[in-house]
Amino acid sequence: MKEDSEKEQRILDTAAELFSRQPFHKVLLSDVARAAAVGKGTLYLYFKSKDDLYFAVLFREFSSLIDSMRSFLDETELGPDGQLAGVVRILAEHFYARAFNMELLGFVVTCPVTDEWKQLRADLWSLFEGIIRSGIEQGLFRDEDPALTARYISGLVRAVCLFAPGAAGLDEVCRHASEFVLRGLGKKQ
Amino acid sequence: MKEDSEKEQRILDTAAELFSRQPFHKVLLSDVARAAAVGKGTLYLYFKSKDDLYFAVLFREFSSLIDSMRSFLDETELGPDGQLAGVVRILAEHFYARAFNMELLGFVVTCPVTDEWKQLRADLWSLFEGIIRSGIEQGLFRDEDPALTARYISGLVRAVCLFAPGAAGLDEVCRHASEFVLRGLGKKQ
Amino acid sequence: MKEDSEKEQRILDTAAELFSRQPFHKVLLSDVARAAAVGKGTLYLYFKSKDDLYFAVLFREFSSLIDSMRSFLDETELGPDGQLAGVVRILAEHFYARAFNMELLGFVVTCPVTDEWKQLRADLWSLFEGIIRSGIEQGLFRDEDPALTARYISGLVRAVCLFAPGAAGLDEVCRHASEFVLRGLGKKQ
Amino acid sequence: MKEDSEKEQRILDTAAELFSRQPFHKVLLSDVARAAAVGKGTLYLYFKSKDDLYFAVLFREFSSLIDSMRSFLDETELGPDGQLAGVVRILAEHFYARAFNMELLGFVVTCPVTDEWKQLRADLWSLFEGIIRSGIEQGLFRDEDPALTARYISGLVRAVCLFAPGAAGLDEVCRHASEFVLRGLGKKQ
DNA sequence: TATGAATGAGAATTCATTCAT
DNA sequence: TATGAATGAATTCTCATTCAT
Repeated sequence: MKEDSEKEQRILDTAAELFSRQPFHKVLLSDVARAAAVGKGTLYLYFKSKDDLYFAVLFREFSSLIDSMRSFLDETELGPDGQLAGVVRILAEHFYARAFNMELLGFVVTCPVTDEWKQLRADLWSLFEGIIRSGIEQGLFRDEDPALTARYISGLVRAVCLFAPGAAGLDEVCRHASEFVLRGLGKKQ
Repeated sequence: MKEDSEKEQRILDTAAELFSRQPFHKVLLSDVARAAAVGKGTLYLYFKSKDDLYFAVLFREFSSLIDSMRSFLDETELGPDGQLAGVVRILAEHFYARAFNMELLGFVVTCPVTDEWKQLRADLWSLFEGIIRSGIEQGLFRDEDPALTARYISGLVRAVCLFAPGAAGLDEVCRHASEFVLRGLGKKQ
Repeated sequence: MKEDSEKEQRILDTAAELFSRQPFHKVLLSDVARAAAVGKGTLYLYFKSKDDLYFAVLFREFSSLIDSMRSFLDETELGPDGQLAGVVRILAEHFYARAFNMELLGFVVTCPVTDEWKQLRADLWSLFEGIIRSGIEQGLFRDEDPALTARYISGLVRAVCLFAPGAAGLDEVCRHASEFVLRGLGKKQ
Repeated sequence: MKEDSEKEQRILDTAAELFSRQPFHKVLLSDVARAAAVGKGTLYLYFKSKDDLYFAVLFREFSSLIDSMRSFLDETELGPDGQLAGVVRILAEHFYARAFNMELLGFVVTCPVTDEWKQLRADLWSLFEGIIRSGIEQGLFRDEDPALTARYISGLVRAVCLFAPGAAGLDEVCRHASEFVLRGLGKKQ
């Protein structure tokens, strides 16, 4: 079905761009095709349907986000507090890089949630949760319900990236958000 | 042209219900009409288009949310910490009451943001910001950027309501989230 | 069914005005009602349907045109040539007075032609035909087929009124058209 | 977007046929599509809207009429009188061939008159006017206002074709109308 | 008689999907 | 593989007509 992965990636890039700017029903497949410089029929060589394309985009974006975080955590020498600040930073960078990613963490409220999708979300949260738990073990954090807190973080970062007052730069926002979260986790300062 | 505001409200209620369960393009105006027990043409007596209806729904929900908060703040005797816990609770209740409301605070990513809409959002945030600032004045909170923090709160509550692990009840979630926020604001405990 | 003939006339006037400016399907009954300052339902007290209203308008305009001509012919002392010039003038005045009348004599090609309507048309033509025949009898005109010629006249006047080059005034047009017709009828000059 | 001009022509043919038998609002695009044996969506591949299709039909018919006349005039050896009889004949044939064409010269009363359309009308008239003027130069006709007379002719032919008494055949009508016009132009006989 | 909100059948238009090339 | 013209089911929107007041 696919071979020319370069073309598939171009379609995904284009679709990601368009889906990030308009709601699902305003994005026409003919727009996607034109912007990706492929024929409309070609889309169907790579994706079963419009829904399929949409989820492929979400999936790819989400996966790459999680991969970035995993790489960071694998390589860093920082403690849980530095790790948390780091993943907040990565999250924020993703949001800034493509408005679309903002949809990733919750927008698609009303869409059917596939198992694949649930898995990804769970991966993200358990990643946060892991950091929190290791912070607790080290006596750095305290939190009665790390699973819940893990869910706060993405929503918090999403909100502030979406709506940050114009003046606030990425650095400023990340620093402030990290401190807020760390204090929220009871980090002694 | 109209007069029967009761009918308009029924349409809005119905539409809110349907839009909360399906994405925009899956909600048919004929469904709305049938569910609201009015003729299809009647919808157009009250709303210019499907988009118009959609925004009217969003707007009403958001307005009612803000009104609830304002009433609460007007009547309560609580200090800033109690106020914050209160508005978190109200936010969470709205999200639980109708999944749809979850779109409220994030939806507008891809949609044309009107001035009316911006105003509502600004109202919500300044409401949070006001509480934070009075907490700071009273030496209860510390926060370098209350405007930024105000933006966290709704995103945080939204995320946790959307994704709270099944077991977590509303009370539990609210208590935990409030404490997290209050700690994040440096409240001495 | 009707009593308040003043209101009926107002509706007819208004409808005539609107039908003269737009094709049938662009004229909405709500426009007619508003412009006539009556309720939409009121239209149905006086006319069975939109079609009915349309034909009532055509009928009234046409009848008044024929009446004008008949009055003129009854009162004039002129010979057939003066009579012809006179009815051309009346025709042209009607066309100028209300663009709508231009539809009268043929526009409604594709509409169902009722018997009433056919009768009116026949009346108009026989009126022209009568003048021509009396001219022939008096040795003033010659024409192998007065019935055919009668049909020319209204079309000719209609065309020139519709499309007269901007500069041409009513007087000029009438004089020229009459002379053309009279010459066409072989009037010695 | 298109290429298959054959299909476009088939749609135009079909639409011309249907528009010639019913008023605009009675012609459904689904009828057009079915009769032209194309999908409903295909219509929109070639024409922006129903209005657009309608004007395309009018335009094509009118253009072909003028082309016929031009060809005739280019090839004929006849003098101005024969030329006039010839174009009258062509006009009448067009009207007979398709009732629809009858709208051509009058329809535009109530419709937005585009420049393209004005140009066509002007072309038709200047064609008549040219014949008349050359007749005048040759001492065959006399006419104080050939521009006005040019406008009579189409209206005259249209009227008689529309309303010719049943018995009158095309030949008969053309001969009679031509003679009438020629006499109107003062042709010595 | 008069009204105009309500209606819903009916129309125009759109767009995901197919398929012949 | 790649295309984009063709499709028609699906959807939004319109508007003549009705009817409760």
